[in-house]
Amino acid sequence: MNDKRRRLEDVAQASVQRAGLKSLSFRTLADEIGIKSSSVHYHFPEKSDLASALIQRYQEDFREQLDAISARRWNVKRKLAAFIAIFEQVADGERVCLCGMMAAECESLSPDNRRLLSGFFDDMESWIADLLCVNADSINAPVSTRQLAKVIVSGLEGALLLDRVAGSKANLKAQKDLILSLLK
Amino acid sequence: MNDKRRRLEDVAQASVQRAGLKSLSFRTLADEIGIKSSSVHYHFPEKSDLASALIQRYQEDFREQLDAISARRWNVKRKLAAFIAIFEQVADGERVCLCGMMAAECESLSPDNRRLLSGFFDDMESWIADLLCVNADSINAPVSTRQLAKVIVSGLEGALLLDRVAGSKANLKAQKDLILSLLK
DNA sequence: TAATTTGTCTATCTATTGATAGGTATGTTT
DNA sequence: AAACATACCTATCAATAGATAGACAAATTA
Repeated sequence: MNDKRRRLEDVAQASVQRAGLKSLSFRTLADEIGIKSSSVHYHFPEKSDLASALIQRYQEDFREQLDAISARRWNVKRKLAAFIAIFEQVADGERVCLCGMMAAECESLSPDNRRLLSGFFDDMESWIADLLCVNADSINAPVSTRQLAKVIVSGLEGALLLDRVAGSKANLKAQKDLILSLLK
Repeated sequence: MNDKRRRLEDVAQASVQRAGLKSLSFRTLADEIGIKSSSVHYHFPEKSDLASALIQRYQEDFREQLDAISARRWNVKRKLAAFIAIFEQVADGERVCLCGMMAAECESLSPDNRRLLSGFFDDMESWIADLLCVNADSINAPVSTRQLAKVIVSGLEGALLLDRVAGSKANLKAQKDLILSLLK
């Protein structure tokens, strides 16, 4: 069954979003879905293979959500709010972004996975930049759409991390308020 | 010698800022300064004691830099730029903020250390909020000084993490440009 | 001088980790 | 029917982790 593999990824993703990749052990992961650690190695020979799968899967999920927003006949500001809502959902689940977490663990990632990670942020940034440049003249800030996209992405990622420490959602809310205020 | 203890903290801090607390082992740490791991336990009985010491030390260092900026007879914008420059220095050393890194590892921290961490960000945020509210009417954004302070802190922390993945300083620069543009 | 504290050592324990070798049952393909 | 692939298993390895006990020398204090 390919179902087990997906369950493995589900549990692994939740674990990484909570405690990071370093804290995820093949045994704990196996226990949680009722198989043996060697069986996890069957699906993901090395830990880096599991990490790759998680990043790509997360990116595809994210991409689908972005496409869904793109398909809406909303104005830029509303689409941006919908984008931020993705992060709010993550915060509601008391998680952080999978890639935000892995960004912190960047040092111990394989070069391949570092590239995948970098690609995730680039993608997200490009989507926002494309969205913003539709009517770039309605932005209340003297920065390029690309720069603003970077500010939004890193701001939201940082807010998720800091809010979890404080046990609040104040950072995310502040980011949201400010970002939306930059659009007329 | 109390010098060894400080050398321990120096090396440990650098290690955490590079790879995180989880990746720091007592043995590796001991090796780097030429003692045995049991001697590290003499200074810091448990790993959480080392973590506490690192957070507090980092906060004190930070506080000193903030005080130095406060003492200057500069306008708000220039002081804010000086604040951001602290983060730029961290980025130049190819590090991330010690507390930003630990924020990602929040799940595996003791309640005490989570409180210390939370206090660090509160402090930083308060310093900015105090700075901004000196002339709050010169802020180009419809958000409170407290909120703006949150945006700045989480934005800079996130930028450090994401820039390290991309191997650039573009996120930090974007944050800087935007933040400074919010002040008249 | 005697007693104590400080800072290090050797040696070791237990737990956990990622990973591998090789076996087995089920199902699919040739 | 024979060969193979899939997906699990048992058993085990070597490495690494945090932590502790107890010995020792040097420095400090009584």
